Amino acid sequence: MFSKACEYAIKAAIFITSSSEEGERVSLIQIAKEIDSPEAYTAKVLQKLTKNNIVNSIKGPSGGFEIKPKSANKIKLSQIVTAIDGDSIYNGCALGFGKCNDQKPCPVHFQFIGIRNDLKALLQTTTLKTLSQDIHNGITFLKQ
Amino acid sequence: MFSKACEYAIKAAIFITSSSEEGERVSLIQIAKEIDSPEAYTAKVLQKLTKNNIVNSIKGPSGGFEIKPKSANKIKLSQIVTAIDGDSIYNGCALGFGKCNDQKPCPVHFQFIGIRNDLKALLQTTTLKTLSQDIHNGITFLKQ
DNA sequence: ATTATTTCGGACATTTTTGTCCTTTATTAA
DNA sequence: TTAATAAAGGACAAAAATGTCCGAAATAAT
Repeated sequence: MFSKACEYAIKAAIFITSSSEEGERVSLIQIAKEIDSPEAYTAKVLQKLTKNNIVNSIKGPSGGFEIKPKSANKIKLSQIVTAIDGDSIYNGCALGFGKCNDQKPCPVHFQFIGIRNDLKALLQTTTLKTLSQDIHNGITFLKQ
Repeated sequence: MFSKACEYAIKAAIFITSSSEEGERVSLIQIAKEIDSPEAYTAKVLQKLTKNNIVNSIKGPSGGFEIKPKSANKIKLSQIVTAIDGDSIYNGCALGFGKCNDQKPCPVHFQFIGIRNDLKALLQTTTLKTLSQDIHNGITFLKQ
């Protein structure tokens, strides 16, 4: 479904949001530990999120990553997914057609319309804040 | 969503089904041409489908691939997907947890339950016959 | 100013996926 | 029996994804 890079991005963004809500910046090392991911690779992913203005990065001592609570309320899962994997999961064709539509549909086009729309809606409505609250309330977890 | 190999597998299986319905075996060359895929790579994919008893292969002159109409009515998309990609698309966790369940859920577990179930149902109910009929009726297409 | 800290970013390594080539094996037909 | 045909399968090649290493740049504290 998602690439490894995207999985790390989602988890990292949720963790950063959680910490930022408590006024704490977090370092790469903390993030990688918390989401159980390879450090250097996670750094690359975070750089992409930074360039896409999803997370804020601060260099130097007492630096780290943060996502302002105000911002976390607006950031949707779709923004993270698009930044890392592109939009092909919910906009692309299930069988790889460059252009797949009602006029020239792939063999599973009509079957997948519903699922693709549901997935799109899910990603475009779920915010980082929501996901971060679930973590905070002990309803969900960042690692096994 | 699906790997390239799986995309080829699905398209190839549909084309073989269509041809078999008209009593015609098809060769690797015909398949690759019809679904617009690399020949040698498609051969590997077809070998997997053969080993999984999804398609029937016959060597030698007037050989080729076939799927008996009786069989096409029973073969579900899920069987093809599982044979090539495994079942992680509809059974696995969206964020890669080895075990992700209501007791120890990943951050997006509850959001994805519906989509995963819908996808599972779709794959487990859609048959090759159905997809082949849509091609035959000019409703869908195997290539752009 | 110097030092310590932390992200940035380039280069490289490994693994997986995708794709190719060529020989072997089975089968049919002449 | 021989030749032609078509899939099977091993070996290799290329590309993409994943992962690692290390020096550069920025920043804060001393």
